[in-house]
Amino acid sequence: MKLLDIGEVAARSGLAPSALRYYEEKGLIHAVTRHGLRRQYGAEVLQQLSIIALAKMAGFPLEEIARMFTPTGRPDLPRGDLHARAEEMQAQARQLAALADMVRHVADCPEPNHLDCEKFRALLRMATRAQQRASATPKPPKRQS
Amino acid sequence: MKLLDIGEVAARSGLAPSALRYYEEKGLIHAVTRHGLRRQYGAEVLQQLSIIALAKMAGFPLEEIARMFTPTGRPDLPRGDLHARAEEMQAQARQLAALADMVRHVADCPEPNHLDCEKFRALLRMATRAQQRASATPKPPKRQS
DNA sequence: GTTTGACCTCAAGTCGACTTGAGTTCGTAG
DNA sequence: CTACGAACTCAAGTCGACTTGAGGTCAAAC
Repeated sequence: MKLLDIGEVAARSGLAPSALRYYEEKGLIHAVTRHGLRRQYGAEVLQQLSIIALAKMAGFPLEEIARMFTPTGRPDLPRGDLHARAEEMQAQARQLAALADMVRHVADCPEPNHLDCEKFRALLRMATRAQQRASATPKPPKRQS
Repeated sequence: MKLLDIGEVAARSGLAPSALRYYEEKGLIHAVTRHGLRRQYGAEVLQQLSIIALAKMAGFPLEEIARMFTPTGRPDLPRGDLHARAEEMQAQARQLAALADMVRHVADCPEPNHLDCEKFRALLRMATRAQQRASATPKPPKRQS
């Protein structure tokens, strides 16, 4: 089995060596051995890093990603959590798109002073309500492992 | 003109008093006067805070939001920046929705071991490429003021 | 045999948006 | 008149995901 040293893994994965050491410290990846002081990684680490990249894109924190692998490094994805996260992402995507439309309207509004635009004022009321709701829920709804 | 003290503003806006002081420190809002040591805010601060909330939702950093007001506190929104931000938000929303679909697929995949699923492997290749592109562009594309 | 360059460890720093804590000052209700 | 409670200032802490820097190790190329 071919072993990769950290620079090689960094180059292939697009991550910095310091990031790889950090992931190791957090238990996301493991070197199979050392050559002197140097970490030697097995080829499977690249696949693990892809999964990690994907999970990061999906917004999972590293701590949670660490639990997506068995102690032997095999991926073991929490389907329930993924499903929940997918729903959240979709909701967030919708919100973001809606907000983008509003911002676009504000940008394109011909009124020299935005406060003279009724839609803008309605938007502000919405923003205030959103803020109040956010502060009323200091705890983000959490996924269970 | 009725003056509001910080607790009143906090209650109406849904922000903590400490956040309001922080905003003041960063130049986003200003108390019109002091009553002893206590800040006294004019009613217009509530509207300013709505605008700030909106801009935060749209992803603008506070530093940039600070420049969205004239020295007198009147909103003066950078239409060009808003337009650019709206495009970015829309793009991000699309990406997020696409990613949500992929995550949902992974969650629903019947294959006991995800690595046996061809779609999943394709997804991993995509994740790697995305990671590499991200590292190739350490500087985020920036808006000019 | 020595230099080089990649790697190592460990502690500390960074960023943004606040929060927290300690110690202090006031206006107002009783 | 005094006690209460709401505000005040300023420094330091928090969170997550890394990066940076100082000082040390070591295998391989010359």
